Amino acid sequence: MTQELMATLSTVPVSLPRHSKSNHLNLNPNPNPSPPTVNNDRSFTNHPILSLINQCTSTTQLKQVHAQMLRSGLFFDPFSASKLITASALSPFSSLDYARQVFDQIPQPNLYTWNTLIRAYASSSDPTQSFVLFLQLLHQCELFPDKFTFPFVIKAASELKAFRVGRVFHGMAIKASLGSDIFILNSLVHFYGSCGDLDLALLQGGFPEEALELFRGMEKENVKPNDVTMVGVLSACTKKLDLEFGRWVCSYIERNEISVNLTLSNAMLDMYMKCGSVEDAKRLFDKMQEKDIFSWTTMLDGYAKLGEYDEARRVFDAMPCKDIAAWNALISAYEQSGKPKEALVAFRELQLSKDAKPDEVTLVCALSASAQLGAMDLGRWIDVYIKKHGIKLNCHLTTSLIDMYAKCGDLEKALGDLFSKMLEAKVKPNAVTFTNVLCACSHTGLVNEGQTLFYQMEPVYGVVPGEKHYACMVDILGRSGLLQEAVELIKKMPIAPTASVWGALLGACRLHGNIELAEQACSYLLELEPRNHGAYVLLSNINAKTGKWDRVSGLRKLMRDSGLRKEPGCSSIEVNGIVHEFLVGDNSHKLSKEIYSKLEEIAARLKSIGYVPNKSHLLQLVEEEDMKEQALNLHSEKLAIAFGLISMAPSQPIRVVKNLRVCGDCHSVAKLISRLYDREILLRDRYRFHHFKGGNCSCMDYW
DNA sequence: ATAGGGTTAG
Repeated sequence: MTQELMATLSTVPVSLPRHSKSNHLNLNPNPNPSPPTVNNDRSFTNHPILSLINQCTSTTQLKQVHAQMLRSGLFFDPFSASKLITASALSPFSSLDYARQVFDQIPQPNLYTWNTLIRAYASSSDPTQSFVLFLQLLHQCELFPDKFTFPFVIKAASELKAFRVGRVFHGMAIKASLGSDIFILNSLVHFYGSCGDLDLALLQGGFPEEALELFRGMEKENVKPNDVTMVGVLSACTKKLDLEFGRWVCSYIERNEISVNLTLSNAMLDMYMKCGSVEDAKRLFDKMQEKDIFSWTTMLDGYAKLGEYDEARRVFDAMPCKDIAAWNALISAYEQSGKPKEALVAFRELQLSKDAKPDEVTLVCALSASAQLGAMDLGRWIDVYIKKHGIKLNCHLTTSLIDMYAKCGDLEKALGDLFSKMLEAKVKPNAVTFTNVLCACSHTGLVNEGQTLFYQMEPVYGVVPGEKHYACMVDILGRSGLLQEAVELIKKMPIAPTASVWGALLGACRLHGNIELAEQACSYLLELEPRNHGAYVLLSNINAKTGKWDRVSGLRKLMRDSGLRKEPGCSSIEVNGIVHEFLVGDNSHKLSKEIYSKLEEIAARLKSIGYVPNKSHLLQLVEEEDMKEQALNLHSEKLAIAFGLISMAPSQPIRVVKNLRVCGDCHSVAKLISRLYDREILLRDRYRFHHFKGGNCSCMDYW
C-alpha cells in the first residue's frame, strides 16, 4: 500500500496554487462556487445542536446528535459537519471508523474537515490513511492542501518513516509557497530526523543531516527557529551522535533566547546522554525545576544503554511514577545486552507491582528473553497472555513468538502454525521474521521450503535479503550437501559475505568432510574475525576427522599463540518458571548433591549397557581443551539434564540451552538418556537444536 | 468562523 502510494505521490502533477506571500487580494478565490445544496449561512455557529456536540462523552451520544443534525438539515452545513467530524475524530472517545463514515456522507466537506481527518489518521495506527485522503483531496475536489494540511501528512510520513513520500510533500509545500511556514518546517525537521533509523539512511549518509540542513537553511529564509525547531534539531544531533554540534545547538538556544520549556530540556538531556556526556545530562537533570516521565525515562534509558545498570536502577527506583515506557526501558536494556535473566526478573517485578500493564514492547522483550534462555513455559504463558488480553498480533509480536517457539524447540508451532497464520492475517513479515523462519528451516532440514521462501523474500514480501538471510541459506544448502550451490550463492551475493556466511559454509564442510573448501572458508572467516575461536575448532575438527594431525597441532599452536581462550560452558534449564544455570563442574546449586548422585546413577546405567565415554583426541581438542576423563561428567549440559531428571515430572520434556556447541560425549549421553529414561530432551546449543527422543537426535548426529 | 509542529521504551 505504502509503495503504491509513494509511486502515486511521486508522479502527482503538482498544480497547487501559489500562496501569495504578500497581502494581495485574491479577486477570484473560488472559481467553482459551492453547489446550492450547501448552506453557507454563518448563523449556524450558535445553533443549539452544535453546543450539544461539545457535551458528548461517547460515540453513542454523538450518533444521536448526528441523527438530529440529519433531521434538521444542519448536517448539510459544512461548518456544522466539521464540528461533528472534529468530535468524532479527535475527542478522547474518538472513533476514526465512525468519523470516516460521517465524512463519507458529507456532500462537500470543507478544507478544515479534510484536515481534521487527515490529522486524526496521522497519529492513528494506520497513518497511510492520511495519504489516501490527501490523494483524494488532490484529485477529487477543488480544494487545495493548505498550511494546515502539510504538517499532518508530514507527520504521517514520519510515523511511517516514508522518506520518499515525505520528500514529495516537502516539494509540494515549497511549490505552494509554504516553504517558509514555521509549522511545516518544524514538522519537516522532525520528519528528516526520524527517517534516520532506516538502513537506507545509513547507506545515504543519514537523513539527520538533512534535518540539520533545513535548520541552517532557515537562517537564509529569514525564518526564526523556535523551541519546537530546536527539539527536532537536537533529536537529529542525537541520531548523529554529534556531541559537538549538540553543544553548539544548546548555546545557540541560549544566545537566541529561545524559551527552554520542559520538552526542550528533555531533548537536551537525551542528546547529552546518547552523545556521551553523562555529566552534562546529570548536571542539567539536577538543575531542572520541573521533571516529567520523559525526563526520568531519558536518564534511565541513557544509563541502561551505557551498561550502568546500578545507576539505571537508582533512577528507576527514584521515579515518582513509573509508566510502561520506564519499565520497558529497564527490561529492554537487560534483554538487549545479553542479560535475559535480569530482564525476566524485571518483567516479573512489573507484574507484581501493578504499576503498569505490559504492552507490545514489553511482551516482545520478554519473549526475546525467554527465547534466549529457552524458557518455553514463560514463552507459552506470554502467548496465552496475548490471546487472553486480546492484544493484536503485530509483526514484531508475531516475529518474537516465532523466534521463541523456534528457539525453544517447537519448530512446528513456529513454522506451521504462527508463520502461516501471520501470512493469512496479512501481517507483513519483516527481515527479522525471515531470519527466524529460515533459521527454523535449516534446523528442520526443510531445504525446499527454505529455498522457496528465500527467493520469495524480495519479490513477494519486499524484504531485501541481508547477510543473515544469506548465512541461513548457505547453511540450509550446505547442510543438505549442496556445497557447490552454497558456494554459487555466496559468489552471487550483492553484499560482501560476512563472517557468519563463511561460518555457515565452514560448518557444512565439516559435516561433509570437505577439507579443501573448509580451509578456504576458514581463511576468509579468520580474515574478518581473527579472534573467532569456533573457526579454529571447526577446522581442527575436520582435519582431525581425516587424520591430518600435523595441521591439527599447528592450528592448536596458532590458537595458543594468539591467546584465544574458550568461554566457559554454561547451560540453563527452566523448571517451574525459574531458570537455573550451571557452569562446568558447578556445585553451587542447592540440589548439587542430588544432581551428582543422579549423574553417578546415569553413568552406572550407561556402563551396564556397554557405553564407554568418548574421550577421543578429537573431542578433547575440540570441545574442552584441558578435559580430563571425569570432566566429561561435569559438563554443564549434563548437570542441567540431571537436574531436569530429578526435578521435573516424567511427562515433561527437559529443555536445556547451552552457550557453546554441545560436546560429543554429552550428545551421545543425551541420546541414551532419552531412551533409558524415556524422556524427551531438547538441547539448544550455540548453533543448532537437538531434539533427543527414543535414543535418537533430530540433528541426525550432524551438528 | 474552527486547527497545526516537538521529547522517552522497541
